[in-house]
Amino acid sequence: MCAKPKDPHACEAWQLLVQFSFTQRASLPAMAAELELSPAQCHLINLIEPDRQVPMGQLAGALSCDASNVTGLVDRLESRGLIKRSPSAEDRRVKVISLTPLGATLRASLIELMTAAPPTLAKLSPEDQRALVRLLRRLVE
Amino acid sequence: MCAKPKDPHACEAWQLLVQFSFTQRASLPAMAAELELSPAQCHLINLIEPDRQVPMGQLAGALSCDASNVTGLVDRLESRGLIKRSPSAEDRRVKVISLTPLGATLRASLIELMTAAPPTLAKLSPEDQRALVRLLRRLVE
DNA sequence: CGTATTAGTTGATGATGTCAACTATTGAGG
DNA sequence: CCTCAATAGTTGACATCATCAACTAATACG
Repeated sequence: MCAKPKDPHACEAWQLLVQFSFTQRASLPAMAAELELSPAQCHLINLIEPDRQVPMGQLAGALSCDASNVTGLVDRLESRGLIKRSPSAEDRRVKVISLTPLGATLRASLIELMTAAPPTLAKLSPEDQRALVRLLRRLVE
Repeated sequence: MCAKPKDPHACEAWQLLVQFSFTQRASLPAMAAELELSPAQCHLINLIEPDRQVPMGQLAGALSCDASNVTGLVDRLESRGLIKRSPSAEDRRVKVISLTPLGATLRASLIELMTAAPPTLAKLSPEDQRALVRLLRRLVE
């Protein structure tokens, strides 16, 4: 089932992670709906840290999607007053996106919603949780 | 940032998992495109094990989406000969979905693509990989 | 300069997703 | 048995997501 039979542990770990993200994928729409956002909008908002300016092209890169798609996403979020389009100082072709105060508060609630209430994690003992954190941290960084 | 300041480890682990699934979400479309599937179609195919019959309503539940959405997804996959709609024996209202032989091979390649090549996992030592597997297994089950 | 490249937008098109209305079937009570 | 509510799935209308091709404006380089 796995391409590299050499390290079955890496394989199985990866499968489990993928399986987890599928479950997550299924639960995201409902979570997003509470904030009147779509999953894609969640993802985009999540990428813009408060008081940061992100060029649209960079957003397209992070979302692995076409630039024209970002245009539409930004259009809708901007029309709701959550983000702001500004011309870049260095390069007049690029437009940088930043959160409005309203957007920043929404992003905070979003992150809280997404990361709160991990019921399944209660299954693990505190030591196991620490171990998991340590391992995941090295994967993500 | 987290709702339960009591167990910061669970919190952080959850955040890392969520972050992971966001990255995964971004990389899924490209992976799916190799098989000429959309992310949603991948998710659906993934849910149907070979030689199993799954009622459409159950699929809607697992995808956390409206039943009418499943109708469209199934329509497209069925028209490509990947899955099959059959009436249920017990309840003539329900239709059960199963993989065609073609769909089963596609599902196998999909799973191979999704679970293969975990480059980031090479960062972990074999013992750490084993530990990660042990922890994730208990979370997912 | 002139020409190629890059960032973003626009328009066309297909896929995803929701909702409301509909059909067919099941199941429970009278 | 008959009615009536609940359920499974489909349909149609509509907004969003996502891609592609064509376009504009600005930059970069030869």
